[in-house]
Order: sequence, then C-alpha cells, then structure tokens
Amino acid sequence: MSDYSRPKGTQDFLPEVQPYWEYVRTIVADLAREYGFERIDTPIFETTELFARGVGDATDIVEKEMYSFEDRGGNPITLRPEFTAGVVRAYIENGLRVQPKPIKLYSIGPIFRHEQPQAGRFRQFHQFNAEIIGTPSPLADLEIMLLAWDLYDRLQFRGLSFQLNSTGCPTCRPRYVDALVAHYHTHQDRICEDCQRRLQRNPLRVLDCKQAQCQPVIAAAPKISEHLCDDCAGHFSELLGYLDALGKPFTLNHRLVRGLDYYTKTVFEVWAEGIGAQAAVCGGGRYDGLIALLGGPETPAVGFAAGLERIIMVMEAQEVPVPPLPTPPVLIAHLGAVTRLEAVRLLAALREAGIGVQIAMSKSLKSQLRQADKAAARWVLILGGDELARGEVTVRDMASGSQQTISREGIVAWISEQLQHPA
RNA sequence: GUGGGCGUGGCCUAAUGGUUAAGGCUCCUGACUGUGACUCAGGCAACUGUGGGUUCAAGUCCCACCGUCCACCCCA
Repeated sequence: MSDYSRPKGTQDFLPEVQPYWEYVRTIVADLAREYGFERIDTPIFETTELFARGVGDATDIVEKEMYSFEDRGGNPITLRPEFTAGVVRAYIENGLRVQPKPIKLYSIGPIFRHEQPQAGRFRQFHQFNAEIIGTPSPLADLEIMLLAWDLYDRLQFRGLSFQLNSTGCPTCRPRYVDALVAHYHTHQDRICEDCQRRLQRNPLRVLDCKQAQCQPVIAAAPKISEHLCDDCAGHFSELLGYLDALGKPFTLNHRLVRGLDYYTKTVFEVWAEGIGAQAAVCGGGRYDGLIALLGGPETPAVGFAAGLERIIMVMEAQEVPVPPLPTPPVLIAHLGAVTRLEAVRLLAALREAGIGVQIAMSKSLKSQLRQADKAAARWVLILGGDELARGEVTVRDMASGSQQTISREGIVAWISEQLQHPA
C-alpha cells in the first residue's frame, strides 16, 4: 500500500467507468447545442470575494464549505463551489452585454465543496451548468426547465419529480419574510434549535426543516405564493401556463427555498431515487439581482446545474445501458528481431490510412494474442519470418479464429475495405 | 463539525487467543522454441490501516488516532 491516498471526498475515475462519463458528457453537450447554448469555460478557482458576495455570506456554502486558501502572492483564492458566480463574472468582465440578448451559456467541469462525504456527496464533483442571461421573460425559465427535462428524458430516467416554487423578489420577499417570522414567533417554544437559529440568520430556511416537531408549524406557515407582488405572480403564472400547455408534470413545493442567496422568482429542483439520502439531481432558478450585485448592469438571468455523479449513480441504479468506448480494431504481432522493423513500418502505414492500430510488445505470440484478446482487437496481423520472406502478412480474425494470407502491399487497403463494409 | 458501521495481498473472502496468515479473482510464465478466450501446472503479491496496551502468546481482546462507508446539517 502506498503512503499516499487521495484526498477525502475525491475520486479516481478508472478506465472502466469512463464509458458512463463519456456518454453523459456527450448527451449533455449535444443537448445544450441543440438548444442554442454556447460553451463557456471559466477558471476552476476565482477570488474568494467573488463567491462570498455572489453566493451570499449567510449560505452554508460560504460559511463552511469553501475550499479557500492564499496563493503565493497572498491573494485569497477559492476553488469554485458552483458555476454561476464565475460565469457572471466572465459575462461582466468580457463585456458580453454587447452581444445580442439573451446569451445562452453552458459549462461542464469540476466543483469543490468541503463537506463530509457520504452517498452521492463528494468534495470534488462535477456539474453541467446552463445560464440564460439578459432577459426577464418566463420563456427563459421555461427553456432552462425544458433543458433539464430533456436531459433526463434522453438518459431514459424514470420516476423523477420536478419541484417548483417562486421565492419572490426584493419587493415582495421581505414582506413575506416578515409574515413568516411573525408566524414563527407565535410558536417560538415549539420549534427546534436549528430553526431558532435559522430565524435569525436566514428565515426562509425554516421551511425545509425536517424535524418532526417543526412540521405542524411549517404546515400552518404562510405561503410565499400568496404574498407575491403582481410582477412575480404574473411571471410565475405565465411559466406555469407554459408547463401546463406542454403537459409537463411538476409539484408545486412551497417549502422549496434553495440554499443560495441570489435566487429571485423561479426556483426548482429535480429529485430522483437511488443516491442514498440525497434527492436532488439538479437545481436552479432565476437570479435577477446577481449581475448588478457583482458590478455589472442590471441584468435578469436564469440558470440551473445538474450533478453528474448523481446522474451516473441513478443510471447505475436504473441500469441504463451505455455504449462501449471504441478500441483500435487492429493489433500487429511480430516474431523475432528482424520482423519488428517491418512491423513498425506496417504500424505507421496503417495509421497514415487512419486505421486504429496498436503494436504488441511482448515476446511470445501467445502473449501477443492474449493482449489482442484483452484489447478486443478484431484482427491480428501476424508478421513472422515466413511472412516477411514472402512479402505477406497473416490476418487472424479474432472472433472466428480463422486466418488468411494477404500481401504486404495490399494489407492496408484490405483493412480499409473491411472497415468500410462491415460484414 | 456531530453520530453509527467497517478496516486481512490490486479486488473479494477465510483463519476456537497458539507453528512460516489460507483460498478465489486479476496479472505473469509454462503445457509443440508461430497462435487468444476453456482446461491443467507453476509463479508474483500482505510485516493483517497506524500507534500504544493486556497476555507466555494478538489478525483475533482493550484504548487512541487515521481512513472509509452511511446518516445529521445542507445540498449536486
């Protein structure tokens, strides 16, 4: 055993799991492009201040989950705990507001949160993220939700639940929070300790408390949907109208508040089973105030992020089939020092013709064929003393075990022919 | 941060407190010095997570630490 082990909450993605990742990344990227999203890649680390401001001081992420450190110049750095703040920073910094609005951007990459690992929770994990920046239209909310919908649809997921709510805006939310706090004050003695604390710091969070004693208080609490201002209520009902028209099933969840400060109006999550105690496979919503908060012009936006590990865990649980990764169809076997030179020439010639090929590296033909078997090669080209003398190669079909002799000059064309016209 | 379960070769698993810790998988070699998958025969590979303690004797009992898994908080 090595003296070194991977940091807590991180993973080694061995070749055997790569088909899942390749499949998911491909589906996600194809889908995003079909929807008209363009890819943007931002740094995996940013200045700490960006996340502290953007995500919000009172959030769990900023309070206890960030990977923060000082670089050699003494600058406060944080490994990104989510995508949106970095994407918005890039939008402002690169002057993307001069582009036609809205701009639709997606990203795929690693995310870092210093949490205690458990089923479906890692310190380094991966997200697919999509944002529509520059429009207040509920159509943008709809597009983001449809993208999430189609993503899971294309992955053949079953039994998902779409949770939806509106958290209002700076006009109506404070009024609602006041009403909520007032309600809780009349039941102060009946709620759990955590909720006592939430009431001080982040009152909306009392709504997703799971303590039994708090449930009656939550059930009797005022609902934000009944406190929305005209603008927010209109926005929400327009979105619901689109979803109804499309027959998309969703659950209105008054208790869905989400952990980030920047959300306004629409918030949603998608829940799935099969990832331990974790339910959410994706979450998102509208954040009309964030861009101005980070120093940009007043710009409405909406987005979501999906956790790729959780997607893959559900795929495994539901036994969603994934295509195998392609391997080189040809392997060159050789016998003896003199044949090796010709084997290397043949290797180069095949590659020049665009044919996937590798060369055996062990001595005995037996072990070379074993290697071909493990590598799932379709053909082994055997170059021995006899073949070399006659200017030929022996072609072994690994599936059938049958062999034939082809001239050295004609072998590249023969393989190309076979590959173009599969039997 | 808090709580619980579990730590034996790369992986899976065995070993009434008692010799040089056993087996399977994988990998390598060989069974016609030119033929894979099956079979057979060999071989590589573990100071039993780490450090203490109890004992004549510890993989086995006790303690601590570390790691891991699961759960809480919260989320992807």
